[in-house]
Amino acid sequence: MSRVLVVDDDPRLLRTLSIALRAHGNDVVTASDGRTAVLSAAEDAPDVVILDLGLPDLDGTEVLRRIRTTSSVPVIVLSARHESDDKIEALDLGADDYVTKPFGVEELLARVRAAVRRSGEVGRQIGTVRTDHFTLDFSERRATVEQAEIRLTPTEWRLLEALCREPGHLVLQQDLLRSVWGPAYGRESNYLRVYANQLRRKLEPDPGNPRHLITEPGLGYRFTP
Amino acid sequence: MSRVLVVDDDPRLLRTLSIALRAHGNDVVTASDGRTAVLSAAEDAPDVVILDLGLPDLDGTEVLRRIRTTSSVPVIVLSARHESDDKIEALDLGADDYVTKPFGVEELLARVRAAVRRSGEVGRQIGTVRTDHFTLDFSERRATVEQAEIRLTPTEWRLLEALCREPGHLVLQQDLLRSVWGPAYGRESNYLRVYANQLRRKLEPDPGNPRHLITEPGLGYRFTP
DNA sequence: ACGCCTCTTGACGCGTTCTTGACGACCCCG
DNA sequence: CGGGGTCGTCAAGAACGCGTCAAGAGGCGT
Repeated sequence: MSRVLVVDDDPRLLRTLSIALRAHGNDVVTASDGRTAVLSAAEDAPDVVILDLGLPDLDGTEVLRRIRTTSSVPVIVLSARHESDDKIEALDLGADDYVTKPFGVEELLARVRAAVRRSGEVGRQIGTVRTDHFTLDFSERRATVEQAEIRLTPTEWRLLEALCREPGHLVLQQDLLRSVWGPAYGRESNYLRVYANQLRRKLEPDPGNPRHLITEPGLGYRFTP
Repeated sequence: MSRVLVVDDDPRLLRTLSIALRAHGNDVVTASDGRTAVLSAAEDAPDVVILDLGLPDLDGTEVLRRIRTTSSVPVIVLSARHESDDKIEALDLGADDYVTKPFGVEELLARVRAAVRRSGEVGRQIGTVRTDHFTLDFSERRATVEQAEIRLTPTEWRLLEALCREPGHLVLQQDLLRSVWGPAYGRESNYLRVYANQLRRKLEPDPGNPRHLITEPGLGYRFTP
């Protein structure tokens, strides 16, 4: 189903994860040092990478950075430390998820599935979204409110696209930031607040009481037609 | 529906793509080295080629060049590298699209569809386009503004043609550059700005406030009669 | 060889868009 | 009732894309 590259210098963990991943129908390739990992990420075209930060040869974040120079594959970072310095740095460099050791195999599998699902959704086309108040035509990049055409900026379109990919579903801040501003913007900023605000002013009948672009505090936003 | 030539030296990828493409109603032929690819492109008359740059026998760009000597079939290039050197070179040589590994199969299918659609549109005849202010007769290469005949340069005609093929639709800068200046001009330049400007001065009632040739910032232009 | 037309290319100003920081309102929790 | 956190709002400066101009190169016919 998906090809997973697992990078860790502990053979036991490598073995455990390989078995679990294969049992769930994945194709697994492994690497036990940074250099091999970078090469494999480039050449084996994995759908997702599980990367332990504590490698013998290269600093974990350095591995991540190098992978990022050749690929936009989703990376799930493992770390033994609770210290969040690494975490922040990893997310800055474009890690997609972060798991602290010790972790349950089931949890990791779930995160792998989530990462694959997300990356599959990127790039999928959306047609037209209609509400009683406005219409969004993504392929033509046209938006009308009460039959009158309005202009949206490129970033506004990208945000709407990320939201409308799953209409009615909650989309996490993290995912929104990534798909609109790129993998390096995985954490807090007020981009979302500013642009959500702008979209509401342009699209909502009553921007003060949004009915379509709903905030889920602490989590993200939800778009309901 | 469409015949697709897939060129890759990785049998797994070849297999995956073949299955996916066939599942979507395409006819698939494959090649696993450069020489075979060039021959197949010439003899099997594919509607689109998916070409991996990392081939064992020939440099990928060399394959592309040779294909281009015998055919103008759209080529979608695959590469493991994110480094844009290859990308720029490939686009210069006339690749139509560029996908970095790893990629989602859905994304690639979408790009195949887009390439086929685009190439189907090129060469289609357009008759006459009329607005209340001017008339464009493409088959006769005649343009009149307020009943008075005016002259348009060849490049201006080609640009208008690319725009009028789908009246009212957004046409991406990338597509405009390719169909007017050729496949090697797939990226940034100010050709479009200069010529859009010139066309507006010749055709629009009020060139400062264009009503027919509309800019979509960051994306392209739209022609509305 | 000359002049004209077209295409190419760089430079510049302008308006729009993006980014960033600040601040107040609100909510949850202690 | 107070504190911490999150959200919405605003505004200013930076960055970006577009329109505009003009000079020069190249092609073509005369």
